Amino acid sequence: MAMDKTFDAAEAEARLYASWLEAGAFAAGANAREGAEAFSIMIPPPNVTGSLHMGHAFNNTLQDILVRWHRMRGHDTLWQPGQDHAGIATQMVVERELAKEGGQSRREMGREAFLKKVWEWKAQSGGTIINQLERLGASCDWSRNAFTMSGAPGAPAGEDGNFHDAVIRVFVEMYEKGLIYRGKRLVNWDPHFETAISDLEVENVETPGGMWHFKYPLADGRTYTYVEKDEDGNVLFEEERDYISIATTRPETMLGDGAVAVHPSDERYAPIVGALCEIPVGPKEHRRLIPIITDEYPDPDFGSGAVKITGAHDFNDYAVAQRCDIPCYRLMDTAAQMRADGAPYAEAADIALEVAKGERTLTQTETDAINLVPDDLRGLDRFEARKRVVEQITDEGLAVMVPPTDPRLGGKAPAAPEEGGEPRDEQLVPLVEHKPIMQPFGDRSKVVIEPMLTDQWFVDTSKIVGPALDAVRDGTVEILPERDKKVYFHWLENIEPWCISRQLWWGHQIPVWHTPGFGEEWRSFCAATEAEALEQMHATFGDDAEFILVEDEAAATDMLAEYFQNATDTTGVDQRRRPQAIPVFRDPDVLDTWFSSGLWPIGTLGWPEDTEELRRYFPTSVLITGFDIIFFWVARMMMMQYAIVGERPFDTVYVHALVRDEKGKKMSKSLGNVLDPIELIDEFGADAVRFTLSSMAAMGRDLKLSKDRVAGYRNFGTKLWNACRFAEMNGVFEGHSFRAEPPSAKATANAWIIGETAKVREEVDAAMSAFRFNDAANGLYAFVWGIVCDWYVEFAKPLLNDEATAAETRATMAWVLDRCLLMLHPFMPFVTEELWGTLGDRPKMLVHGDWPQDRAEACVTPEAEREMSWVIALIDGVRSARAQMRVPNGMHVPLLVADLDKAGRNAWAANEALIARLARVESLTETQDFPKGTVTIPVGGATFGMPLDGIVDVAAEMARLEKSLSKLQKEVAGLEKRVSNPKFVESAPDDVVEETRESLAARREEERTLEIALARLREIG
RNA sequence: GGGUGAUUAGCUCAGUGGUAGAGCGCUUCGUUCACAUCGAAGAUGUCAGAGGUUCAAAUCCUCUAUCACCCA
Repeated sequence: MAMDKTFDAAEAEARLYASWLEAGAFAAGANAREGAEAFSIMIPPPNVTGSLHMGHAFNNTLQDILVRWHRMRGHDTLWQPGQDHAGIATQMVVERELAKEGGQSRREMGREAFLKKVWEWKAQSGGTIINQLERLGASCDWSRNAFTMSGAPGAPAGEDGNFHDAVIRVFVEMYEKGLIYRGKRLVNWDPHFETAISDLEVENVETPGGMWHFKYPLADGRTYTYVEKDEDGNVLFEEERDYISIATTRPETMLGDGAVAVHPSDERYAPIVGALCEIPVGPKEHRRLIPIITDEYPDPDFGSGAVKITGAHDFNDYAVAQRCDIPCYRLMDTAAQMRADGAPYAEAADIALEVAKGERTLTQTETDAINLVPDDLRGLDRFEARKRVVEQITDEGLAVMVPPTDPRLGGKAPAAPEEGGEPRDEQLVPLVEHKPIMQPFGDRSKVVIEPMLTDQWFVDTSKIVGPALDAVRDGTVEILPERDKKVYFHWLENIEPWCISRQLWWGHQIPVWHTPGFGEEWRSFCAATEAEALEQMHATFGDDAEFILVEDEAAATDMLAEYFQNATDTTGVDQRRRPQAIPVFRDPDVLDTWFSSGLWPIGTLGWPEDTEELRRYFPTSVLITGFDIIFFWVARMMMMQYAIVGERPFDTVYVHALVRDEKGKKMSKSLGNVLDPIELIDEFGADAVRFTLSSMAAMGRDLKLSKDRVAGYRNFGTKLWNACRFAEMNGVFEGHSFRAEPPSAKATANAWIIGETAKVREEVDAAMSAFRFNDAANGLYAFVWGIVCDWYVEFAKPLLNDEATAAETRATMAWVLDRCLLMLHPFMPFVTEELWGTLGDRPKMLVHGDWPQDRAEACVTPEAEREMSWVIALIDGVRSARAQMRVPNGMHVPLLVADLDKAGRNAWAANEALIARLARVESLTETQDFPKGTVTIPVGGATFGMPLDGIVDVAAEMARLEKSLSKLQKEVAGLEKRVSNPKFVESAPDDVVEETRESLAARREEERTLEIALARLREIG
């Protein structure tokens, strides 16, 4: 059966993948030798909402290459697949679906019904990315596919699994060990999703903004002398002031100011430190007063040097407020609208004033209950509120005013009257600097993040970071490339508490139940199950206590209020005032998705059960991941695995870079420069896409991907296909059976290619061991195309036609091509598997082929190597001379040779047929006298000549030779300089000196040949 | 502001101290029975710049310039 001219990827890929699946070829331990070492990789779980993008394609190609390589080597291999439940992303997608359908919204349908919808959605759409990974050829053990929400309450049949239990168990353990705590802290709040997010989920983007300058009048009409001095203490400026000037990018937060801070060394404000000043906004009759304090935070050289402190809406301010005991007044609700709850402004402002004057202190809860938003601003969006605040202050004349020419205004300064401009308006304008400011955005929602004071759960990362740092420091865990270790260290050495609670519904609900407490706050009970939590409650409240599970905090509060009709503090329950039935509610929050992903290595292997898989495959061998989740995931897996099982999650982390478009831009939907891997696979085949990515995978460098490149590697597949097709047509595989050892070969070309094959096998293994995927891929490319196809197949043609060499050549070619298929299989699994099956009867599929172990030492025949390089040099020389002398392609020419040495004589004799064929030579004649019009071709150990009487252009030939000669002379001069330098001979290693001398000798010989030839041409000319 | 990296052929990039490379593109030639998704031949470099270390530097060190990314 004749093979087609090309490989039909579109037809073959699905068929081949199905046959791998059918054979169970990817199952854990498949193709493992007895007692083989284990090799395991955990897939970085893609979002269940996700679809395959180039980053995934790259990441999973690299994993698949490693996995297939190890599997073929007979290792006990596991590639563990799975998906991440992706809390925010999934909730967002499902909510969007609901909106599209026009039915009930999430809140309308309630938590339980909504979660049911999510599971339905997951069943329907969650498999997308798995199918796409299959298109890529990923050889995951799909029977073990894991999901970070498997086994959660409400999970439908088929979604059972251990992951939920593992997550809950870890939370409880960490809680009991004191590694998890709850507290009111300033967190990044996403007003769109109305949840806290971690600092890693915030993107800081420079956006156009403004810096407003306002006057905060001093209380009671106080004044002071404001003095600006230069570095030498000379007075630059001096005036009497009744205010302190403040710059802010967020005027709407002024309403929640608790103080104004200046640097302790700032002499300008020293006279008024400790005084009260007035927030210049809000109803005039209830202006709030706040103290002027000192703190190290304000930079005296920035703006006015004075900073307003709004502890509840800025991270820096929060730190100052903590240090200086300044109250933090929350101004916004969960949607980042100005609060509309609580008492009217007048009452709230009165309380705040008493606090500022030190006449009253508030608990945190009391502070949080105070709404300092003036009545007219309540319920407004924060950006609308900003506009109003600015207007109100400006109208009242409390904006800092400057001439319109002030450079800080940023606009074009109007031309001065003397330069022909309009006469200057004496009117001053408010000082607003329009300039780019860094703004935090939610990485999912793309809305401006609001720092918000809320109750959240945190992992006390400082307590678990130690082993994660040590393991990398002492080499227990290797991070490649080296550079990323620094990134890892830098982040972990400056680790912040990790906010793990999210105000979402889709996720692992925190296993904590709250009852009324003994003090002000709710009392928390953490346990894996409700029953265990109740046991703990009984232990605390007494066996006779009766608990009633209610929906949420509000329900519990209401219930308590009924018991204590007149109590103002309904949470303040103690033994004496214990109600008949104690309300209990479960913490509504869910855990950060990354908390569950943090357990991926053990969770997917069955932990907390002591499973066989856990014993075999943990710690895992390699983690392959993108640099963008070193913090999100790698560092947290390290911390959590050590905290929970006291063991490293993996031996090696290979961090790869980003796939960009051909211009180096990040691929993004909004830029429209996204290359869809599936479309590329459709067009060029999965093998081409995979090979492209691996050949570009130089460690630590971004990939700039272009379609041309993919097309090039598709052509490579075709080239391989056709080499095999040639072999098949020549009966190379008839009766062939796979052989581990190379066949014995007498013909030099055969002996030579066997050695070359072994050399490349060593190169590939070395490259793979060092995670140098590009070196492995490019080495194979150069070998298969540049050596096997360009030379060996051509050499083989005359050998196959010769009875004497035909049999061994067939055997050799079959062996070499088998080797090519084996070694290329991890990179190009489809075309190689197809060829493997087409070309012969095989005991097993290539996916389980035995990875070669040929050693160059055993396979290389040095004489064959020397002889074939001589032959190649001769053919190259003749071809080059022919092309430059414009000898017609089809013409066979006679060849002359002078001074042919013994090695050359043997080489010619052994390879005459193939030289004649490839160089189009019709005869060889030995002579010392090249006739007029002969082109000279210097080859080591001989001078060849091509008599082209009448054809050759003497001038052209001289030019050709002179060009070679001058290049050669430059090299000779350089080498001579080195060899004649005694210091070089002294200091350089012997083999380098020796090599240099040999090289010099060879070049000198060639130089002489060229000189003689030139001299002869000159005589003629 | 702090950190990390990059700068090599027209383009995209390899190259961990020992004769500057690959792919693509380009030019010329080619319908030889594996392959035109191909073959043969060819052109193209102040290895960003300036100093330094070394027998020897694209490679190591210092500075400068430009760009990119990460963290504030």
